[in-house]
Amino acid sequence: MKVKEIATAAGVNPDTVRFYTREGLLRPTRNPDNNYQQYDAEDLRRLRFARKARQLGFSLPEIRQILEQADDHHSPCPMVRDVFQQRLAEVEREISELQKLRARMVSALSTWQEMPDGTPDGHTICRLIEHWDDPSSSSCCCEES
Amino acid sequence: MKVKEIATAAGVNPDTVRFYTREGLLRPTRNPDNNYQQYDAEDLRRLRFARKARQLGFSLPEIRQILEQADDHHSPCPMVRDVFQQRLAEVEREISELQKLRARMVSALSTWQEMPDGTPDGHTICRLIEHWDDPSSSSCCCEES
DNA sequence: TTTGACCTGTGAGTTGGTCACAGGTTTTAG
DNA sequence: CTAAAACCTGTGACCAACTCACAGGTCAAA
Repeated sequence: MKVKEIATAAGVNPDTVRFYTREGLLRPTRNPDNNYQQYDAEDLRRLRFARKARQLGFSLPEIRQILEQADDHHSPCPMVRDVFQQRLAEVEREISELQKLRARMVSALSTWQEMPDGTPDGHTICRLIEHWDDPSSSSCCCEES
Repeated sequence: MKVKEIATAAGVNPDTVRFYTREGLLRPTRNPDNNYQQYDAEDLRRLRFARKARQLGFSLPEIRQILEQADDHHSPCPMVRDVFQQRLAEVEREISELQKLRARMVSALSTWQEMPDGTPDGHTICRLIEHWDDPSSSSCCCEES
């Protein structure tokens, strides 16, 4: 298979295929006649695998590591389970961060309903934002190690 | 104020101050003696404003635009309200995306509890991921314009 | 006077691709 | 058979919002 063929088969941009190849996730051979990359069914499997893993939040280095373990005939599954747990925790953290942000935004919006638009007077840029209370900056501190 | 002073006053990295200055958000004067940047109270206001706006999800170009409007003595508030609404919608979309991802991850985890770790056999890299059902790739289609 | 802390500008690194460019190859149509 | 379209190649820039490193200049205190 040539670049565009494998890309189409996996539903990705040909440039993504080239990129993954540069990154060592795919290992095509070369056609000596024209120097084109030649991908096989195994590469397609790796590419599809990589895409699924990306959707699950794995990073490219992690995916490369998984593929390398599989190449060495070691089961990558224990590592996958491990990284996956971390990713899940991370996703949950992101969700709660975003929910906090959302709550702050909603409350800001309701506050703003009562505030008039002001013309900048040299002391104030936009009261809407300047008078917004940031809970994290006031009493957050102490990155002590 | 010199770079480190204003940075400390606003609780940011001095490099962020330099970066914002390069980006045109801050407009310090120069000390002709030593070519140092000189920031004043107005810059500090702008910097604090920019940080608050960043936490609310505004991009640097948006913030620059707001500041420019204020410099021109136009109230940036209508624009702020507008961009803010969009950002809120975006945050809500991100939240629901992440929640969907989380649901998929949790269900994958419970499925995996019953699956053994397999050794790669040339057909399978990691069943955990390969047998993960991706709801978005199966029947998604049709970016018709 | 000599440290050490600060300043300057520039450039690279982060993540995961995407796009542009210039030149070579292959396929398709006329 | 030929010409154009579609593909291939590698290299390098670009996105966001910083952060860090480097080399050389300035300034304060000991």
